[in-house]
Amino acid sequence: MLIRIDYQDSRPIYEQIASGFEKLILSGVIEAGEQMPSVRSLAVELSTNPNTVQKAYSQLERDGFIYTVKGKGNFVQKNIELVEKKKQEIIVKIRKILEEAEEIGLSRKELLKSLEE
Amino acid sequence: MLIRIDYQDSRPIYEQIASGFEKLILSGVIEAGEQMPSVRSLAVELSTNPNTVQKAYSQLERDGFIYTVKGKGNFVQKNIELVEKKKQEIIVKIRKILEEAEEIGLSRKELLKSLEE
Amino acid sequence: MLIRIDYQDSRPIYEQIASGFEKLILSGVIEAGEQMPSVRSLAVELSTNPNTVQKAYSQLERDGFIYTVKGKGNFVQKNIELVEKKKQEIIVKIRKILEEAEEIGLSRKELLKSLEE
Amino acid sequence: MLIRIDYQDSRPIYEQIASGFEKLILSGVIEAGEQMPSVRSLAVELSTNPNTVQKAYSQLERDGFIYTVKGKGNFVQKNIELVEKKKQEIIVKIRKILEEAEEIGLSRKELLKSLEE
DNA sequence: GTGGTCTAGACCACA
DNA sequence: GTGGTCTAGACCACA
Repeated sequence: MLIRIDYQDSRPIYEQIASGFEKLILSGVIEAGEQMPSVRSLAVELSTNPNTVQKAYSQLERDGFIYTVKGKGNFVQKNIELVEKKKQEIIVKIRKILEEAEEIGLSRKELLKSLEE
Repeated sequence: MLIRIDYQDSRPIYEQIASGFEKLILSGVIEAGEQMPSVRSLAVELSTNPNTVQKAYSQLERDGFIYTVKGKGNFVQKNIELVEKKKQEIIVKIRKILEEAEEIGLSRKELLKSLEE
Repeated sequence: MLIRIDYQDSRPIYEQIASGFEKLILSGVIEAGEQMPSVRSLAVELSTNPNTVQKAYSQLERDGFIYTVKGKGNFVQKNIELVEKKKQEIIVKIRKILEEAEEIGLSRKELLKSLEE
Repeated sequence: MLIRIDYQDSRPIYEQIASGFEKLILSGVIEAGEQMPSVRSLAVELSTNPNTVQKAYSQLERDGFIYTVKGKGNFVQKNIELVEKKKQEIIVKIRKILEEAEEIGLSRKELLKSLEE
């Protein structure tokens, strides 16, 4: 069972499933070309609603992590650029936080220093 | 008009109001002891419902930014520790992102380097 | 200035005034027969609304701490039983808390022990 | 019907609901992991408004008694530390009362003795 | 079905 | 006037 749902987590279940697979794909645990578990089997495995799994898969497809072959299933995208793209996303995300910190008078330099420790 | 609601923003209105004031207080635009706009006047100004403003103010009070004097209004808390507390929150937030980045093979060092540029 | 209003205090202002005088009377700082400050002068002194002071005085009268002489003012009641009465009130108050504690499985004995330390 | 609203009670309805469940959870009547009644069903049962129940549940969540799973419902938190935390709160509450009693000349020792009877 | 947010409007305590 | 609570009812995201 590669994915685990944390009911204490405030994020919706579909979000947890999607980000769980995102990590597995980006870290290489699931390899390009590999078939994803079927929507129904995963729903059973996670004791959740098929609609929820479907929503997670749609999001993964939209974000370029998987692709659908009608009648066959979902497959992991071979996309070496995914990690690079994610890296840029992370940088943007942190930059935004740092900018907000500067607006309230916290120096970016100082924050970055605290992060290195 | 110090606060502006962005209807494109996915965050709820009360959240936008609360975080807007949080910034204004932390940056010193609104000073300690100053009176907040009344629930009703702000609701009119933002074309929103008094209950929504009320919810924002309750959250600000719970988080130590303002306090209520019954029958008089809401006032900005004098709390020099608020900025330090916020700083810690920001550091924790970024640390969490960096940890997740490491799980997918992105080196923390490299990310921090990119942020300095 | 015997009474001080704490605006950070969540209790309403009239309540703070009343309980402030209650303490002063019970501890003997203000003696039986002494005249209370006039409603208006106290309102000025505390920078508050005369209605608020009036409400505090009404409550003090209702609870037997002061009495009103029309055209003359308010006077502290000579009532040696006030302290005894207050003591009973305090005991009842703590008993109620202890009972509620027992309902959730906290032994009264144990709590009282913690209090002695 | 585990919860009952007392309209004579000066506490707001949402507060009565929240503290009612607090007791039920702390005493173990409602067990960890159990699902709370839905916001709507409880509102009907208590003949009150869903918003009022919602407010009570938000407070219970903020205080660590329950957690929300989006689209599923609210569940009782498994937190063995809740009773210990409540115990500390009770002790602080009584200590404060005892201190106030001392200010008006009532000996703490004597009060504690009266409570043992 | 389940919770979360919001509106429109009322009523109350307090200053 | 100021905040706090509540009702009735709507709409949305999520499962």
